[in-house]
Amino acid sequence: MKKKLSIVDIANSLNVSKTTISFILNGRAKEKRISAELVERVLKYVDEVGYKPNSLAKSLRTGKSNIIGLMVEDISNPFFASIARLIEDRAYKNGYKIIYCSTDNDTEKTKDLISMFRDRHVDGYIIAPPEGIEDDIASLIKDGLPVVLFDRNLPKVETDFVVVDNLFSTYNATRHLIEQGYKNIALITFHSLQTQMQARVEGYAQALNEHALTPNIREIVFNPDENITIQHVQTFLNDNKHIDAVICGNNHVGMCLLKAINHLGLQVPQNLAIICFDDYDVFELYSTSVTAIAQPIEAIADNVITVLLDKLNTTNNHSGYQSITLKTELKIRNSSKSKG
Amino acid sequence: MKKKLSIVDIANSLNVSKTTISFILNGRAKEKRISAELVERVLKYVDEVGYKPNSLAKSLRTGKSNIIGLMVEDISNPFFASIARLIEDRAYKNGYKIIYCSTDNDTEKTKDLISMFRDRHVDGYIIAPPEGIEDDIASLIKDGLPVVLFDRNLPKVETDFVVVDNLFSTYNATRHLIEQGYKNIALITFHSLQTQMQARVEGYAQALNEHALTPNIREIVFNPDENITIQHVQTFLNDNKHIDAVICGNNHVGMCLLKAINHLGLQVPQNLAIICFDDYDVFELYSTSVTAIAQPIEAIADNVITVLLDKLNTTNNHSGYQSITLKTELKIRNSSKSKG
DNA sequence: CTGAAAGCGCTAACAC
DNA sequence: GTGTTAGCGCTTTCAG
Repeated sequence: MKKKLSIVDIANSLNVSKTTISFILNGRAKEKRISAELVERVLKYVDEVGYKPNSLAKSLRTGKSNIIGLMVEDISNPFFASIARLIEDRAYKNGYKIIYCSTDNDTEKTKDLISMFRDRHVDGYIIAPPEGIEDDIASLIKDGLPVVLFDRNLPKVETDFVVVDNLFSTYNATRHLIEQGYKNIALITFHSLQTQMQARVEGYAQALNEHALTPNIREIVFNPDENITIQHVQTFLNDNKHIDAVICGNNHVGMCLLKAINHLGLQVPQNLAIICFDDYDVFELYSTSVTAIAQPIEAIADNVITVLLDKLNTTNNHSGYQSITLKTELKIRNSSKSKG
Repeated sequence: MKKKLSIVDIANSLNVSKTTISFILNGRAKEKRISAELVERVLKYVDEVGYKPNSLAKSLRTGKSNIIGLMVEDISNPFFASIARLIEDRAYKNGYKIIYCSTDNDTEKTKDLISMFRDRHVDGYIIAPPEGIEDDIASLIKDGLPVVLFDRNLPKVETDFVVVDNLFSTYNATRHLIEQGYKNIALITFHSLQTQMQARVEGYAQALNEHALTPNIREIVFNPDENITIQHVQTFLNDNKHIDAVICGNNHVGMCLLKAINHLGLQVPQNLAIICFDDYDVFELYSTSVTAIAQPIEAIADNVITVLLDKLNTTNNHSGYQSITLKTELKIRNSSKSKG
């Protein structure tokens, strides 16, 4: 195991003080008016021997870790995976590393995770928060840690967040179905008190109300076993044969609906029109391509990281918070084709 | 910004030496024969004030970070995302956090990333290595850092790895197609010199050779823009109308093939039978369900993390390396139905 | 059983 | 311009 060299080693080798080395390495040579000649000599040597400052020691000293904590609901969900990917790229480009974890929307797990991140002295937090986590987030903010929420926000906590216009999205999608001649439109989603889901339900309900149609909402309790969800969906479909269209609250439910439809041998859209929140490869390739509410993944990731980097780079703790709401796009495909 | 308390603070509050606190907190009370009464008092107080040792300082001192570096090809690829998810779970349960990154199979980027991880003193590495990274990996190993490779291995570097039986998988899939009556079977994949891809090509070729059939291999240079790949696939299909079956080298190519087939309006399997390496939600739901070579995701993740934790917990640096090869499962669906 | 003290490698006042 | 030095918060040896 090769002994790692420290700043002292290289200071000795060069017969220079370690302070000088430190200044040079931190780009403060000008400021400290260190001779260009020395600077070059040091830089050259450092490069030669491949010296790397120990960032742990640096962090301990400066209190900065250059790590961003990213908490998504589930990294294996393509929506979150794509966002994570984009955030990762921009973070790395700006000298930050990402520690991530999946919360499973589990409040206790998330509390633990936040505590671990804190403990690790991460510089900033990007969180898709589960329910009931308000106090922990508020505590982070109170202690001056930059936090950016996304996908959903916490109305009781004042902080930056990036979300999409969920209410309008489902409102718009529902209207589209109505215009296509569907009258018995159901909404299937996971039960959730989170803002994004509440807004989606609300948008759906508003559109129906405007047309004097009756909402039919099935909220399924989330279960990690997909088959359970599929079963719930099938039962719902069987018990509500009059339904002629379904909107799904997210991509997971959407996938389960498609599988349920396959099992039941239904024709889309003849027997059932469908629209899903979140776009997904599958939807484009499904036997009847599926109309989807596509979230602007790149824009979400971009805004999230921009806001966070911004907070990280400025000392102004109280310049107010940014709430960013992005538009979605209704990608109309065959699964919502006119009834006639 | 609440001042974090340090071990000194709590030592003072309790009128005990910080050494004692340290021992108690590290579960060495017994060993040091500290009175049960004191232990309890300390633990109670620590819990009360919510003291958390500063893990940075701890790491600096002990040289351990309790962080595992995970390098996948692309976290937004469902294969890698799923594995990452499972690894993450087990790692957290064992007190390790994960820092991850996507290599894009880019050698230079990966070198940088490894250097960053090293710098961060991660305790162990889990890597799906790109080509040309042998020296860097070897250097990690030489310095006593535990490294587990997965998905592919580096023949020139002796270390632990977990892969699947790629050669047999495509051999078997190809034979299946032959048995179903297909004679002009092509293989489409990304160009790669990595072991997993070479083995997949080899398995395909062997099966064809055994039946005196001619291999027809199209290796596409990877391009992040999916449309380019789709275009390549379409062109290939157009230029080779005699082909009656295609095997795809991975899920990405598989997705592109499906999209190309949709554009061209081909019937599966009447015009073209298909089998894809990697299983994927889409394949099950595609208008003609797609036969796939399913990798044992859980088993891969499980073996990877088990091997790594094992190395992390034992000091024996040279107990030999483990090479684990897991079986895949050929999920026969409709896209490879008999030609007749 | 407990305490003093020496660092881990780095930064940044503060001297010179 | 450069060197001295005091920590950041923790672990651990060595004495009592």
